[in-house]
Amino acid sequence: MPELPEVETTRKGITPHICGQKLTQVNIRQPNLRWPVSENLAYRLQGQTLLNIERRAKYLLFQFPCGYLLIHLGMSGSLRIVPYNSVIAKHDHIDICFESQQILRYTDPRRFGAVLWLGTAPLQHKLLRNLGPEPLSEDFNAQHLYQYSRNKKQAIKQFLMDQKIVTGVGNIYANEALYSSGINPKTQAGRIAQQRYQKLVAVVKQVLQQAIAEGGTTLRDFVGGDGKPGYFKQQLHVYGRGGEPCHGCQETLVEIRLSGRSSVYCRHCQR
DNA sequence: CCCAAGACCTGGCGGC
DNA sequence: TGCCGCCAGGTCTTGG
Repeated sequence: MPELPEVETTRKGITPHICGQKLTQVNIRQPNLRWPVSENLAYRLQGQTLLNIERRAKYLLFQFPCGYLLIHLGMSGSLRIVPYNSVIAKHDHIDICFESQQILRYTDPRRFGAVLWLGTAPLQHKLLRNLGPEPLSEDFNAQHLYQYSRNKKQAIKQFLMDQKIVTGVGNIYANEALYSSGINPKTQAGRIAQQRYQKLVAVVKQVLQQAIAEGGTTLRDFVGGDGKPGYFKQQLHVYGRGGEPCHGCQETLVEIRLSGRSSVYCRHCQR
């Protein structure tokens, strides 16, 4: 489900409700996520104060005095703040309860997400060690993309979605960024000039920032920590619009598959 | 090493 | 209405 803007929206939504609060209990109703959820979480975290919630790529890192808890939302995961007496629905797999009578509730129908204890050196963990730069940082720039793309035959769309190259960009925003920068998603990454990467970098940053400002993209059921949907869907130019007219030239948008992911683009505007 | 396909899951939708 | 196949915001693992 969530790409960087949705994860960031979630982080912003839940932070004011639970940061600084003492954790009282962890209830694991369904431990079978992407990897089994440790049964010891409650024992480890009971009485610990949640110090901060950070984001790296699409991962959320919950900082406690004794270490970090990692949460990834996979394709269909979400985190919400609910009151103690809240009814438990199907797929509400984990509750993290706080002294303030509030619960951080992890819901995930497809169970592709992850809840993992990382200890005190989170960035050394296998999942975080080899990630590329944050897209909204200065380390993500045209030179970086140009340099890493040389001799790559991979399509630019897959290159852009490779978290080792740059983090946070998933299928929606890759489609959108390539449209707005006028690049055909099938173009080999290694054949794109530095100047075009300049444009692509600027557009990626802009699209992600706008999406964050709108609270992310809600396609079916994404909600931020406060339960509200994201409104960026109204600004999508190509994602989910195969067969419909291009917003720029009115030509029919084409839908193809690249590495199993649906890719929509305009033959006229993207070359 | 590089890249594509497969795997992991559930649910919603369109077609018959 | 009911069943079937296909599709979905991610990413690790496998195999060519």
